[in-house]
Amino acid sequence: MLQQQPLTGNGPSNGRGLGMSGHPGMHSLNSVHQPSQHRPDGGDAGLEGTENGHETRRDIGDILQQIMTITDQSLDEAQAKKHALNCHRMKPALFSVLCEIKEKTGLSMRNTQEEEPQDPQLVRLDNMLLAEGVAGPEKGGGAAAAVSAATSSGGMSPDSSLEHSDYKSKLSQIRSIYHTELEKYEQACTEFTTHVMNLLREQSRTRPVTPREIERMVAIIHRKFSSIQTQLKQSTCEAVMILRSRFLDARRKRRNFSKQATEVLNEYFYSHLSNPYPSEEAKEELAKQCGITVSQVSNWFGNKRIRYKKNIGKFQEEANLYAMKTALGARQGNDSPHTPNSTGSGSFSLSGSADLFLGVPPVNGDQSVCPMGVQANGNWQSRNSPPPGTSPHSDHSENSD
DNA sequence: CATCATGATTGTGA
DNA sequence: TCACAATCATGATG
Repeated sequence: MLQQQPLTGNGPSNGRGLGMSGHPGMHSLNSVHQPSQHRPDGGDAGLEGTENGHETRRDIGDILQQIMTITDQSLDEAQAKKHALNCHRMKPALFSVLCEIKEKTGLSMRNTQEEEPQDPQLVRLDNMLLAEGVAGPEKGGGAAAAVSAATSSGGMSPDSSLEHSDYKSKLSQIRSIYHTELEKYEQACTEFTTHVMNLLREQSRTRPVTPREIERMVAIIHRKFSSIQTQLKQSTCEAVMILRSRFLDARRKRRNFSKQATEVLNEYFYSHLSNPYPSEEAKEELAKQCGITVSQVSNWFGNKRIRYKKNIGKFQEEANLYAMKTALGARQGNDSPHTPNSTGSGSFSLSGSADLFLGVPPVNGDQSVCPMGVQANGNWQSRNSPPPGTSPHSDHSENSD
């Protein structure tokens, strides 16, 4: 390619002959019309001798002819010809001219393809991978940071260490794959680069190949490989993103509490029916008992209150059940059969049975038939409410009368 | 697959 | 900031 240009001689000839100082071009080489031109360096032997000028021209023409036709020949033929040309007595001279031409064209090309301002996308990907703990220093900081960021953004207490470790292991999996691939990539890149460089060096014996040209070639190769690298990084980023979203989704996912947990919560709820607003301490205690977070306890109570209020009838049976249970537990003073609650619920324990209504009226789930017992106790729903800011003026007429 | 149950989120008001 | 109310989204069930 590069060497073709001079050979085809398509550049404008200024008829200055071989002159090293002039504007070179094979064309001029082809037609050495003005042997009178003298070369300033005068390094090469007898190209422009006086008496044998004609012979020289024929020599050059001959060489050029051979070069021009070399591509049409078979490989073996070409190899042989190459060798022959290499040994040709005019070779050094021709070679030096070619070198000069290359130097010139190389210079002009250099301006066209200049610097390469680091692909911004690649930079972004790099930063991302670094932030996610995939690219950075081994383990520790990155992944943990990412996880804590994820949890804190969710606004929840970060207690699901199980999911954390899951996330971490998945992340490190991605990480190792990424590094393996990156290594492979780098190895391939180096291999290919050295291969090409060797090739060029080897070729530089038969055709002019400047170091700058090799550099350029290497740059081109690196650019090509860099696009592969970008792809690798991109897909890694995607994998991390997917993992992360899945992780967050998993946190967001609703999973029913254990039976025990709901039992504990319900017990508290129904035994504090008149004021089902557990204090912070009570929430903590409940959370501990249920193996959930305080905010989950809050959620549960929020949901429970609103749903209970909305449809007291529906919850009647449940209310009675828990009332009974609690009462039983309180009365017997020891373990209630299926309420782990009694174990250590000191702060709000069963003693709060003031709220209880033990006269369990047999309600058949009819919403409008609201048992007085519960209603009377559950004054938080309609009357003045103890908790601050609770003014549930809501006339849930569907059950009040 | 439709429906209900239920934990979580969001918007609003005090 | 908390509670409430509405709503979302998923799990369980038939």
